[in-house]
Amino acid sequence: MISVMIVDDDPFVSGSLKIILDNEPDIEVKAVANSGEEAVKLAPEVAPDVIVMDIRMDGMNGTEAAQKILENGSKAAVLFLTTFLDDEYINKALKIGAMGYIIKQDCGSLPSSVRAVASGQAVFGGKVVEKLPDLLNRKERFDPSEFDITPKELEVIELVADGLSNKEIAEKMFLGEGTVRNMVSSILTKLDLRDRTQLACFYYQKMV
Amino acid sequence: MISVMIVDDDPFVSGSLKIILDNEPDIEVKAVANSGEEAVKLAPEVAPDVIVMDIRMDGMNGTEAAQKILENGSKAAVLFLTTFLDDEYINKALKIGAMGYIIKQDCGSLPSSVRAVASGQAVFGGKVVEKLPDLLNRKERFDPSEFDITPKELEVIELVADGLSNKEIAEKMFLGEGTVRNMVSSILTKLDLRDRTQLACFYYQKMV
DNA sequence: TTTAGGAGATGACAAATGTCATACCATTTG
DNA sequence: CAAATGGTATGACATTTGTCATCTCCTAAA
Repeated sequence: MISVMIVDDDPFVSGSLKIILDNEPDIEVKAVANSGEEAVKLAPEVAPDVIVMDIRMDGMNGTEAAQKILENGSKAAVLFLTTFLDDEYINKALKIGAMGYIIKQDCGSLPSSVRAVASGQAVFGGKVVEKLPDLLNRKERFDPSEFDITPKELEVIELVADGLSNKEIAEKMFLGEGTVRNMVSSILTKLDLRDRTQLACFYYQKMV
Repeated sequence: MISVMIVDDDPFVSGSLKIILDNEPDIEVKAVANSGEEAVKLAPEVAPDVIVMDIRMDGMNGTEAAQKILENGSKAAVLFLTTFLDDEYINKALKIGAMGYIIKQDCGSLPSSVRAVASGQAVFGGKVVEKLPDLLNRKERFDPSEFDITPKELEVIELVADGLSNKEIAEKMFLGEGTVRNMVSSILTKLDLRDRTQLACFYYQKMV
């Protein structure tokens, strides 16, 4: 039997969820909290296997509440329920170790999601997964040819982003230090940046 | 009724999986393929809801086969089964739009995972999810307290990594420019770095 | 062949940066 | 109360950095 706690600040939603889940023979809703704060309070005594929680709530939001609950030693698998696809929330949810993030709309799959989460698997709404690779692999957003960056300049950029000084870059590329300085200068102009530190930032934010 | 195709080049494994899944009342194993190539051939005629596929196979491996199958217009949800936790595979699986990636060991949860996947949710083994944040944003590998970095210094680090000059940081933090310079200097000493550019690199490589 | 243009280099210069010694002041601590 | 402490600030200094004008080669195009 899987014990569940539901957390949603909309009583209608939490009520509906309770009905849906209680209808399953192997799932039991042990508690319903109407706010993040209440959830934090209830979690230790209820000790549910799974917490189904709305991520957007007034007061303490879902991720904050979940973090608190997990910090307090709960072993519950947290399954976030959300109306929106918000990168920030997804990100945060993953970071604090949530076991699921699904869209309210397809709550028909809620029971099977709860079961999967309870058995240690992580569940994400299909739309959520589509976003993952974007977040994972945010390379190639920058096209060097767009800015007339030559291959040699690209090499310089990489070395700058490795923390090398002009002199070190010069040695590594068999050039004069002054030349490197000129190249850096020209790169900065092309990319509309001010100094090598900004160039390194640009590299990590746009190129890697 | 959920129709499933199993793909594994080890007949023992695919046989076991078939038994496990056929044992479920709402799941039916429609086909078993013993190689990636065979899976690609069978997929169109079988048209399963879910494909349970080993990711490491001789010849055409799991991701390649899945990619081919999906390119051919199959609407199957692909659920990868794997013995290992390989970053590269996880990455690739996500990229080609797999709906699941779970570890063979906990095949007890296979039926509920199949159901969740069939209903449009994505499923990942718990261990897999633990890796996601690492891949997503590899933060927290750095513990500021390890190096006596104060909160204020942390703020400076972030501003440096945003490409601000000392003067700009000073304005933003209501400090004197010289003070900021001293703080940067002390940060550099603590982290054993040479200049602000290296600090920005450090930030993006270890902290973000 | 002549020429235009690119890559590399120089030197000069101002600005920014990093280091250091020192000082001020409000706290905590003895 | 006095001393130690931590945060903030200065000034001086050496280096590094970014910009510019200019120069030399070398090559490819006219």
